[in-house]
Amino acid sequence: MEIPDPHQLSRRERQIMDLFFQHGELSAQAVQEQLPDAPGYATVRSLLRILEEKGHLSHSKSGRQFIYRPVAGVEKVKHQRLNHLLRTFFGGSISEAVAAFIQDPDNDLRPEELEELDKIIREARDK
Amino acid sequence: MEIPDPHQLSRRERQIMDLFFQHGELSAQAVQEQLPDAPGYATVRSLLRILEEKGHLSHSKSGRQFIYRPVAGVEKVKHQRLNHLLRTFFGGSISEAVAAFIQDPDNDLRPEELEELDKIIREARDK
DNA sequence: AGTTAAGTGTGAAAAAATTCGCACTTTAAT
DNA sequence: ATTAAAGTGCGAATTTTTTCACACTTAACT
Repeated sequence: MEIPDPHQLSRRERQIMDLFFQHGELSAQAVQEQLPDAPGYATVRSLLRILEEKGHLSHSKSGRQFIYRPVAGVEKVKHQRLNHLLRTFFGGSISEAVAAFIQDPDNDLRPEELEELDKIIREARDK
Repeated sequence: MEIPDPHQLSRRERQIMDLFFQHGELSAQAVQEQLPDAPGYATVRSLLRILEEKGHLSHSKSGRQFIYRPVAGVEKVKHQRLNHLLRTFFGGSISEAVAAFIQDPDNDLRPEELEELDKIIREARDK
């Protein structure tokens, strides 16, 4: 199965897929509720159907409604998107991204996060 | 001055803006060359003009051609996009993102990057 | 100053995305 | 086994994006 290129997604498709990456699985209703500038319910269902036709989503039944979930390995998409962001804004460097995050005054970095980071880096070093 | 919302960008507009965030400034020709599934030159110029009308780009002349550059503070967009990615894929956690990056076998992490990370974290801790 | 090559702007066609109305189907509860 | 509520699927209208042809303008070079 081909990996859906996030760059080929339209605006709405991207918004919707991002919801799925964040939450795992969702009903049409849940998607509608969380979509910015939410369109009508019928519209959301159409979009979900289209996304399924294109192979980005699959669904199963739960009671009387459909529950959709992403098809592509989320792990793969994660790495794709992270790498794209790093290339686009941070010259491909993860450390620059971390620096930017830490310096952003809008983020209140919890001390545990720093501990966690430290741990991850130590482990990576020991190889 | 209105602040254009980057999340409202269409597929092509997004692709183009990402090129600008990566490179700073570009001619129409350069944009065309780097655009995936590049359309005709006339098309690229139209898109650039539209992006300028919407307030995302500005241009100046260099010789006989226009050089475009992003208007919005790149820093701001950087933070926005980083935070969106973290929320969407990493539960908002920078350390999870770093872990994912390190574990991605496609990335050959240079040792200097680890040093850099370590330095950044140390500095952040000392506050 | 005239010519030309390289660029730009406009307007409109073609394609794609977005939207929803309405008829059909299914579930759950009488 | 009827009914009503909640869903789904289809098809088509609307809007937006994407595309480019062609006329116009400008800079560089004779």
